[in-house]
Amino acid sequence: MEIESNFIKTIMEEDLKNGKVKEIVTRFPPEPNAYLHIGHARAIITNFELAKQFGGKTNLRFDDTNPVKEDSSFVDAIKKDIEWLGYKPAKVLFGSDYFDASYDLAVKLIKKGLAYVCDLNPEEMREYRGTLTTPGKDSPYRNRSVEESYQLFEAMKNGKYKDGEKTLRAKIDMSSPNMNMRDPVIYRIIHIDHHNTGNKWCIYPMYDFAHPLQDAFEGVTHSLCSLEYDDHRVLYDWFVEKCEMEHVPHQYEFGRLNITNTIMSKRYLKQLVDENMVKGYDDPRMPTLAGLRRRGYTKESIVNFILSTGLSRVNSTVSSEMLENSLRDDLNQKVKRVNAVIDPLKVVITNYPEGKVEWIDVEYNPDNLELGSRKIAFGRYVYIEKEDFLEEKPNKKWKRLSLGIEVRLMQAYFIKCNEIVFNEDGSIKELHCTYDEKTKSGSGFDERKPNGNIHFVEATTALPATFNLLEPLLIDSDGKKDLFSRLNLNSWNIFNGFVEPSLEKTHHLERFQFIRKGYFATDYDTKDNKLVFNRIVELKTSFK
RNA sequence: UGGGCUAUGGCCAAGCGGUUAAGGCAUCGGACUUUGACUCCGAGAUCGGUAGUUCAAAUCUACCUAGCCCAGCCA
Repeated sequence: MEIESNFIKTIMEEDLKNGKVKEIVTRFPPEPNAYLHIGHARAIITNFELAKQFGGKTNLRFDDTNPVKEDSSFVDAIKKDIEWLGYKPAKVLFGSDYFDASYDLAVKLIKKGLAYVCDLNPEEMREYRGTLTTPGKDSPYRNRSVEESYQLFEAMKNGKYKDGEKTLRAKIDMSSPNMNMRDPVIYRIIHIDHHNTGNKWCIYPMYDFAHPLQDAFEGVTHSLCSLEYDDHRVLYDWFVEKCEMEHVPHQYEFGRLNITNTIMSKRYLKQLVDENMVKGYDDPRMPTLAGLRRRGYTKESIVNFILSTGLSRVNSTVSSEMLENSLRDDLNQKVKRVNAVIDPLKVVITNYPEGKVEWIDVEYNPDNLELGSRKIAFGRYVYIEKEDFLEEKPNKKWKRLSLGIEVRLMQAYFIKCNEIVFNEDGSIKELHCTYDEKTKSGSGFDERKPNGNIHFVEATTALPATFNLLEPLLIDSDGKKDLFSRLNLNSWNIFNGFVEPSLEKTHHLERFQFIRKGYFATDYDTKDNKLVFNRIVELKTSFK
């Protein structure tokens, strides 16, 4: 799958064609302060795929200019997620790699009279900044001499001041209608150890200053970011120009990706983890890449999903069905289709000999013969799904088992239900059925049509298994209620049932289609004698 | 109320002055079917509104409307 036409691809094509750039260089710049989620996947995939399609390259650059928020524990998780998606960065870099260079450029701006040290405290600075509709006022320190600002900045660097005591600001225009241009802070004092540079620095550059310079140092041609940076672009260009960067990168903004019923905010994700509403960042219900991976989503399904949603300058909310579709689409041909009974109901085939079990050879996937075949068992005792039986056939559309009704156990025989055995509490204990030897699958029997086909597992050879049926963490609402009141308290449903014996030696993250039940993946919790499967998505159904 | 951005079927999204306005998801019909799956057919928009420019506009212009973003020493 390739990226189809979008405005950034068009820009790149033109830039290449008219010689504006010789090669496409992009970068993915996560801040190492959180796990990546499916929303980030759009940025990752867009950056890497676009560069790849034009024979260019993409760097991974950790944007670590704020040591109070960042830490290296996220670095490895982020690397792993990107690698999982199948991308290899041309280089792995850190914003902190450029602290020296960035400091020199700050000095350069001071020397050019384009930056000054400001003594305003945060409250004062806010007052001086003005509002959206009223212009700001010049800082009283704005006209400090170049030499004084330089000395002060040196002193800032050398730890002479406490956090917040002074800042270095760009001298631009306090009356600009664009708030970003009202003398933005470009360096602030933070006395905290940095995960990479330790205590070497106590001043750190701001994003708006650091980012364009990093892009320029790396030769990034197309610096892609989200829409909210649109009105930072003029500042981005200002820094590149005033710092006289040799290479001139350009910023382009695209819309963020949201998915229906999905929490996509760092804050809520963190809160879910911190308050134990989920089992960690890799909880299979989480929209993090780690969560989706554990749930069983394939990287192909993620990449195809992102590519199929396209890209534009609109913040979009895509239906979660689209993600699910891309998983089904990916796994349909790829994966073994096997039998699992999630919510078992015991059936006794009264006319089948006690103690006899026959084995039937069945293809793993009729649409992909390369997957081979295995033997499935049939015998006197089998399990079917509870939901595949109703005492009385409710209507003509009911294509499952009922009293007096005959269905086919897929790949085996027709069975007819003759008797329901009840428990004392009135619930169904088991079904007594008879099978018809003539109806064996593959025999060509066509004298009668069964009332549908249901799946089953032979009871004496079945393997017990646990099934996690996961639902969205968020319940639909009219959008008025806050996220936590929309939390789905029944998002993790556990069922204990059985799978066919061929699954005995499954491994973590092996995917299957459990016939008629959906796509499942073997969970990390699976041990030698304990099988656990997560349902990735259900099968589509037109059953109404 | 200042500035920026956006507006194509239910949800995404192509389209860049002349096409019967791509495609995907969803939906609704129908065919096929040992998964109510898959697959296959078929159905649906005149492009936020108005007024212009033009032989011709979703594509250009103006105005209007609606939504999103910006007043961190966050990114």
